[in-house]
Amino acid sequence: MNPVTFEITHIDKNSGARTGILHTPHGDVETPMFMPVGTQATVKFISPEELYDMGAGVVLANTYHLWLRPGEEIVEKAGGIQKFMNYKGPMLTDSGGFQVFSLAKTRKLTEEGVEFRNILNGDKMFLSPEKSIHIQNAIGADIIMSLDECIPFPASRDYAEQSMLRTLRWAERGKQANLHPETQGVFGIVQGGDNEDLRHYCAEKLVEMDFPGYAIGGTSVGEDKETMKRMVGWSQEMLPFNKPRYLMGVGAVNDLLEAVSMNIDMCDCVLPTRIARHGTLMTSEGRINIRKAQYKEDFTPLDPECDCYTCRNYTRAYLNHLCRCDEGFGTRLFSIHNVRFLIKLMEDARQAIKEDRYNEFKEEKLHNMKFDERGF
RNA sequence: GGAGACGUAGCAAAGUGGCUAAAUGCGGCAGACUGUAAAUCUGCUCCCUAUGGGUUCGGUGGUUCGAAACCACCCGUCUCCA
Repeated sequence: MNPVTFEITHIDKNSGARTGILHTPHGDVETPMFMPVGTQATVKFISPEELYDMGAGVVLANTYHLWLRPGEEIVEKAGGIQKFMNYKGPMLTDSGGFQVFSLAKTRKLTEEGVEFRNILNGDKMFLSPEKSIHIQNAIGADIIMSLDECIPFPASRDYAEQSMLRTLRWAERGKQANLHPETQGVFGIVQGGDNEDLRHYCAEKLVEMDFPGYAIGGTSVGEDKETMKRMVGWSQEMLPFNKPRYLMGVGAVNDLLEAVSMNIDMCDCVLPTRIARHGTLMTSEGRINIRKAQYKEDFTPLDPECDCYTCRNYTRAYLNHLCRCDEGFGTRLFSIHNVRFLIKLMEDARQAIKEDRYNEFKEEKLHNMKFDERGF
């Protein structure tokens, strides 16, 4: 029995966008959804209980970081990641594939795997596709990711091809290595850079391996919106309609709205939490930087349309003050807001899909948030 | 009353003859951030008609080719002793 399954609950008659339910050992969650990222077993400044209560659904953690500290065996002894951090809902761990990209200066790639430097003490650390899965087995998330290489943009076609073929071989190795196939589902990751045939080929081969879900990787690494849209489009064309599709690393509002149009079911991103720490807040009228002088005497709620704790209780003037004072409570309030904002955006998107008005919903949001015509 | 120290841009603080419109930090202004080595990073922050010009380092006067820097006096601040 597959631990992670998916059922489609509605297809928008006009846009073709879909809603669904992702079934996991830690509960069911509705899609399309946004998944907050808690790299070090914490979504920075937000408690796991708060995340659950704000409807976070799936929360991410990271293989590389937990491997280095505290070590996956500690998480395992704690009874798994959910018990370790006291999160009740489903979780997903990224494989370390993004660190192949983000820590590129200090790692070496071979067919066998990735030699990383421990960013904490400089030690050499070797991560193979099997090792990544075994670490994730110990961490114990519901959904675990196959080790891939997230390549930069731009990349040569030749490099994208070699890398993608290796990612495919790693996917096969990782899938075979899963020690907990009854409780943890492995997702394969489509790579191939900005190349239609490579994206198609990669997706087809992954589908032959038969994963419970498929991710699209290698996006939001500096490419323009049109390129991202192309890469996502090519990647998902070959994926089975009834399996969940996870677009990795996407979290800008316009990107999410476009992704939903393209039948993406899951997205994750550090963007809402990172920019929150820097004072940038997502609102129904677009992004604002709460530190700006114009909010000093603005005694209105941050976003009157938002139902989050921050918007229900505090004014822009107060948030402006906390930001200028660099107070941790402000950072908390900003993080809570941005995460809830994206979760609610997806809740609203689901409602619109169920009422067959997703196209109108999307256009209205893009217009209100002042995104230009190019959108995605 | 006596002795000493000091006054530099919004604030703090370097600089003691030319490389100084003046380090650095804070504050202020603007921007970036997309599977987190990020509570981070990048610009700008004396004035202007601006790849140039103008006026600055408590005040005034002086020394010098040249002064924030050296000298004199004045104003002010602080510390210690009475």
